[in-house]
Order: sequence, then C-alpha cells, then structure tokens
Amino acid sequence: MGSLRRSHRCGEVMSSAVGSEVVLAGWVHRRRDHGGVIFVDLRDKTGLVQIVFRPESTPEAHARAHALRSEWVLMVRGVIERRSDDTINPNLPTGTIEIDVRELRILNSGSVPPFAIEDETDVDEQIRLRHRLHDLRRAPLQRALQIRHDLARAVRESLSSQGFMEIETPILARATPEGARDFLVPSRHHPGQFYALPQSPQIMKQLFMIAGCDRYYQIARCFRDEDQRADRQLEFTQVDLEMSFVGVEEILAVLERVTLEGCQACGVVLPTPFKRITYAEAMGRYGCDKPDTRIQLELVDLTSEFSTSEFKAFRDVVAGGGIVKALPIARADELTRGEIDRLEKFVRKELGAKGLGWIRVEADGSWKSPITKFLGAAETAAIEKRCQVEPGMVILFQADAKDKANAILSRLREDIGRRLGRVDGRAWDPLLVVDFPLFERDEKGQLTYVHQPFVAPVEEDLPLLDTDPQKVRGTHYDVVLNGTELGSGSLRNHRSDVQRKVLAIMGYGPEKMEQSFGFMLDALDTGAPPHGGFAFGFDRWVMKLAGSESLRDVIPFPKSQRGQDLLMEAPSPVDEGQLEELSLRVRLAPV
RNA sequence: GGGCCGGUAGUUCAACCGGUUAGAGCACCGGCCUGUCACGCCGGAAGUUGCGGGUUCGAGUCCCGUCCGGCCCGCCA
Repeated sequence: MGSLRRSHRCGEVMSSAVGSEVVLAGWVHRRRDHGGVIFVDLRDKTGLVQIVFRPESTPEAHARAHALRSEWVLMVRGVIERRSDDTINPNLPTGTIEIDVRELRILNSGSVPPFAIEDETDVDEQIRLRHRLHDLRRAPLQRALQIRHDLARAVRESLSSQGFMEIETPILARATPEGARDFLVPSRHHPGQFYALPQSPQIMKQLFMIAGCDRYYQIARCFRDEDQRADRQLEFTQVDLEMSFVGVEEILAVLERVTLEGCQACGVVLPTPFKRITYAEAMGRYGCDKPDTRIQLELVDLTSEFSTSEFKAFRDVVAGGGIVKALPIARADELTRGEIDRLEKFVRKELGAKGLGWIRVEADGSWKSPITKFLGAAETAAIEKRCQVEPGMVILFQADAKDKANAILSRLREDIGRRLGRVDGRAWDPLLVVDFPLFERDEKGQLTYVHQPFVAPVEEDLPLLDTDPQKVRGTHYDVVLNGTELGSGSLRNHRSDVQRKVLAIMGYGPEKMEQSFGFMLDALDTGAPPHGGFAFGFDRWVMKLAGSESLRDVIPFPKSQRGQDLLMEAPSPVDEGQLEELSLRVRLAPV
C-alpha cells in the first residue's frame, strides 16, 4: 500500500461529494476492457463501485489495468465523477457515480477463481465448501455473518439489561453416559483417560445457580458426535441461560423479550405476545411438536371411529395401540392421481409408511378411492363430518403407530401446504409449545426422559409420579419459529428427593443413580435454589433470520454431512509421536 | 446402521438403445475494440467421464464394489 490509506469502503463512497478525491481498496469483481477505456467493478464487503481507467488521463495506470484479473486486490486513488444520465446503472447503489482513477496500486494478484463471486450461485456445494474462501466472499454469506454478529450483540445487550451475567464454562469437560455421543480428548497426563467436549453447558449452568450466580448466560459452543442434518452440525452455538427463584412464566417473559430484541436487531419484528399451544394440541392438530401454524391444513384424528370398523387394516392398527388420522385438503384439484401416487411412493420409501390411503371427493359429491369399499356407513359418516367433506377435497390417511402416522402426515401437511400455497400471509410465526410430557417409553418399554433428566415436573402433577408417571407433565417448553425449533427450556429439579424420584422412575437403581448423577444430587443438597432456564440454537436462529435452508449457509466453516471440513481437511491422521505421547494406539476395524 | 438423489473440461450442463475423434455456455489464454456494467467480436487451449473391478467386439452409458457431496429415517433435543 505504501503510504496510501483507504478513505472509504466501496459501498460507502456515496457519502463523499462528487469531485472529491478518494482512496478505495478491494477485489476486482469484473473487468470490462474496451481497449481504450477500461471499467473495473471494485468490490469489498460493503458493495461494488465502478472505477474507470482512461488512456488519456493516466496512461501508466491504464496500461497496467489491461493485466487486471478477477479477484486481484487493488488500491486506487481517484476522483468521484457523476455519470452521464445515459450511463447510470440503476442496479447498483453506487450506480450514479464512478471513480476516475489517477493512481493504481496492485496489492496482490490472485489465482483464477473456481467460480464467479455472485449472489446467486448454482455451484455444487462440495465445490463451495472446498473453496470456502471464495464462497465466503459472496454477499449472502457475508450477510449471514453480519446477522450472526448483530444477533449475538443484541442477545448480549438484552440479557445484560435483564440482569444476566455472561460466564464461560470449560470446553474440556467430563464425559457423560447420557444423551449424545461425546467427542473425546485424550489426556496426556492421565493415560487412558479422556476429557469430553460439552454437549451443552446444562450441568454447569445449574451449578452456577446453586453457587448463587442468580442469572447466567453464555453464547456457548456445544459438541455432539451424532449424524448431521441440514439443521444439525457436529459443533454448534447455543444462547444458554439460567435463572434462580423463578417459575415458568418469568422464564418465558425473558425468553420472549430476548427473542423479540434479537430478531429486531436483524430487522425482523415479531408479533407479541407469542401464541401458546400445548404439546397435546400441537400433536393433535399438526402431528408435530414444532408446527408452522401459517400452513392452514390440519389433521383429523379418526382413531376412535375406526376402533370398531369393518375395515380390518385400520381396525387392527387401532387394536395394536396405533392411530388413524386424516389430512383433508380442500380444493385439491392439483393433487392428481399421478401426484398422489408420487406422494405414496415418497412416504413409503422415505418415511417408511405402509401405504397412503386417500379419498377424492368428485364435483358431484361422490367418492373415488381405493379404500371406500372397506368403509361402513358409520366410518363414512364420521369422515364426512369430521373432515367437513366438500367437492374437490382430497383426504389422505395414515393408520400406524402414533409417532409414525403423525410424522408422515405432518410432513405431507407441510409439503402440500407449501406447494398449494395454503398459508396465511404472516412472514413470522413464533410459537411457544408447553406442557410436554415428562416421560416417554423407550424401545424396551422403559420410561425415559423426553428432553433431559433434570426437567422438573409440573407442580400439580407431582402426585402422579407415584400413580401414573406417564401422565406427568414436565415444565418444559419449546420456542418455535416458522416450524423450526429455536430452543427449549424448563424448570429444573432443585430438590434432590424429587430428582431421585424422577430418576428412579426412569429405572435408575441407587447405585447407577449415584454413579451417573451423584455429583448433581450432592450439589442440589448443598442448597439449590429453585431455578430454570433456556437454550437457543443460535445457528438455527440465524438461519431463520437469513432465510437459509441450511446451517451450512450461516456457519463460516461448516462440516460436510460426514463430518469433514473440506477446506482444512479435518479430521486428519496425526503423527505416530503425537499418539505415543497420549498413550494412544489406533486399531482400525478389519475390512 | 439404512433408504433415496447425484459425481463428465476450472464451472454449469449435454452426449439417443452400449457404437466414429466425449460436445456446448460461462470462466481461462491470445488478438481486436474509448462508455461498458453478465461489454462485444475473432481465435485458442482445456477431459484419468470420482476410483477399482466385471460384462461386451466395443462402456461416460450396463453390473458389482468403493470414495465423495446432498436429502431423509434411525440417532440427536
């Protein structure tokens, strides 16, 4: 650069007057070389500005400008000029001006970029991840990083002003047998022993409450060695918070405020107060505990109607503890026979459905369907009434285990609802889901926790712990935004006797309880205050605000689905000496 | 662990039923061009068809295996 220093950023040059001299720096976005005059679009994170090289004004700079190539790094000194009316570019915020270059400094050349740096790209994601530095230069990713920053800052401001203190917790923590797989870190000093990266600061934040910190928060990195999804990465960031001497309502108030203020900082105004729905109602109407309620299709439960049906296939499902549910779709002409066949193939192959029952109601009111021949008058009347049958309607059915039938119909509801545009006009749909059950049965029939083992039962349900634990509601709640779970929280058990009872119901004998949770139980006994809190999936929140479909578009250096960093090529083998020092030997499974 | 989709030039795609020398746009390289903004015109170079094996007279194309990317189930909360 020599002694030259930038005076403006490219997108902000309009703040200076026409005729004034400016010094700009950035990357060559595009060069248009007319042999005579040469135009270059100069780009930095703030945008583009056109710089002009004229042979008659600066022959020396002009001569060298022929050699400029995409993604070279320049600094130029020049004068802001107003463009003539016929050369104004209305697509560019700086399109009314250009910079007449007086001096060119080439700060760096660059290799030929693997793909063009443009807002819209159809480049394969594998290529984008391998060339992440070029990908990150694209405006959508720059915007996502800006949103991350704006959101993090707003969250810190909001929580600080509500009396929360940011405290860090260790990254080298202890392995936990519960929950997700741990990432392990070998200890050099303790051969054969390992730290674990935290799956979340859950236990540590409860310890803060017990230690009298009153209100804690942290923007915390979490690690879970589980298979990934579009909305799940191996490492991710949580806005984690915990507070003492509160009930659910106080937490929800904080939650609503920080959600609101966070979104607001990113230009999104959410409607308040947030709607609330119970878990039972969400599952009933939408088949899903994180519904996008902007989609105006709802499920209809016909389980009891089919419990005595002549239709053996459905009746047997009900007899076996399953459910029968329907998804009525009015004005469904678009769902042709071929389309329904495709849906059936989809739910069978992708979601493991047994099939897809359907009824089409013709214009004359007659039913066309492969299942009507099995239906008696009672079921026909029930469907007619419960689904509010009308001409043009298509009704889809699932009879299966409760979770499966709900999952399938919920997915169909979302896909079809979006495709047919059955949405209300709201851009943002925040929702609080409350009254989750505390326990559910695992595959072995044992009661286990739905969310995590420290969730406190709803106080009035405490007696049910002894009589009918499956009916016990937890103090757990989720916040859902546009069909994505942003985060969840609960009150925690602060008395060890209640915690012990909960653990006992989940099959923990005294010994195992002590081994797995003795530390926490002892901590509670030192005088734990009533407390509870919340954790947001920060990356998902950014994803929603950025309008992205994938976490990988809001994380600067994400992992691929198989957990690799394609830029830095992690994970990687390590030197034998490094393993030796850690007392490790690698034994690969026989091929 | 399982299902599905994909992998051809730097990149995005094409290549019929298995058949001649694997083509095109953009990018790249060279030349020309003084008002473009996806500049234009002329020319050129560019390929281990992800990898390995098999079938075949002949494989980008069919079969098996494997690696990689993506979506989903399981898993995860």
